[in-house]
Amino acid sequence: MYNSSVTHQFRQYLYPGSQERVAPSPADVQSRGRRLKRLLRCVDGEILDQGQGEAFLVVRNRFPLQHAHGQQPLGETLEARPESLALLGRDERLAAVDLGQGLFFDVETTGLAGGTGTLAFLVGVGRYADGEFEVLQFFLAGPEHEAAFLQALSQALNPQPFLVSYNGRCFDAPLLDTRFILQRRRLNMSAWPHLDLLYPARRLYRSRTGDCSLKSIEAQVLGVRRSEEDVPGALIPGIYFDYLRGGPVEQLRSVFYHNLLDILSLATLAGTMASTIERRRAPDPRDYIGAGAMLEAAGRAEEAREAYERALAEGTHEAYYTATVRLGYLLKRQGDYARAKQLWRALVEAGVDPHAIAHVELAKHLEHRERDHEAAADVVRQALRLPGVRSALERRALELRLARLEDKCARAARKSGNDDGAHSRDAPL
DNA sequence: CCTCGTGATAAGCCAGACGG
DNA sequence: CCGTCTGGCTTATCACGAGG
Repeated sequence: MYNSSVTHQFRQYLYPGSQERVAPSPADVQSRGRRLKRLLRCVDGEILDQGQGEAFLVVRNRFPLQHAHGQQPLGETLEARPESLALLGRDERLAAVDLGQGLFFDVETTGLAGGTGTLAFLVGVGRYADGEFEVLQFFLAGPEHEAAFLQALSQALNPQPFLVSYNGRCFDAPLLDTRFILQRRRLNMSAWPHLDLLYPARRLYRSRTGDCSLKSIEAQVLGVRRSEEDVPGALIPGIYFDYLRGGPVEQLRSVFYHNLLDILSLATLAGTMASTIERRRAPDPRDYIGAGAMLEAAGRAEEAREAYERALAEGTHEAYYTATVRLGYLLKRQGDYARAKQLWRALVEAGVDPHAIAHVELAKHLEHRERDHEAAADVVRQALRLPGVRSALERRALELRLARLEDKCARAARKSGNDDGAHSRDAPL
């Protein structure tokens, strides 16, 4: 029976077969050295360091700024403005840095459990330096070498405490923090300025990508296609345990590749997001809707309007509705009632209003701004005739609104009837 | 002057998503 | 299994205008 628990995996490593040994034998270590040599040969990039007693590995890969990852060259990321980073990361500290100083990082581990039982065995860190993009990968040769491994890693992290990651705020940073604590060291990555791209990815892309795993975003937003060399994240812990138990090192090549591509994706994704926020470019016009929402939330109403208008100008039909609704609400809040009315009217006339939002807003406008209760009631009646799939709740709200409006109309009619005394509503026909 | 319904905005709570 | 954030949903609060 295959048991995937971390404890079980470590036990297999520490006590292979029998219960005798609590640490790898010298023979194991020797063969570990040989296997590390083999690993060196099958991994891409130049070897910078192997540590004392083959404790770890540092591999470097460099990419020119023209290098295209998906649709976008790596260098384009450098155009991102600091204000955009602050908005994406919801952290004002990021307004003082730019992506050229960012440290793009991703950690491969022995599992998902956040506690002390999970080991970080491969850490990739990318940065822009000297007119290129450089990725260093730190590989832990065995659990007993963690102290040396972390020591080497901390040197690479040292000068640039501005992080870019994917879900790293919850996973990678706290995990490394615990690993350092367990080695009687302090890193406190969790406190560093940190642009975690997961959250803005959800706001910008979720409506069209479904889920927001880095894998999906890569494919649907960046247009990256991973070669068959790549390995699904869920298999990574097992591959490392296999290696620790003396299995073939070649499988680790796919893990290095996976980690490297994650880093490249972080870099291009950060740039792509910034360009959408800045309304320079978007892989899909629908992305401007999310950008508008983020700008709106940040109090940048004018820029939000631009973003929505951009979506409307370039968008397809399905994009049209949400963009119009959001823009309509924004215009109303800004006091541009005339323009808002136009938008509601356009949706009503197009018959595109699955939740009757435009109908209700138009009715509110007619009732409260223009005091035209008859016209308002007409719009609500029209909404009730909409064939769309409306919930009973929405239907009930519409009926209540209509009843109230009809009541108002009736009162007004009675009043005017009393005033001029000519004709009475109550008169039999 | 008071009351009531409505609309706009703020505040609190919880499920779900994501990383290997 | 863990840790953090978000959106959707509910509830509270306030201002306003109409009507009694």
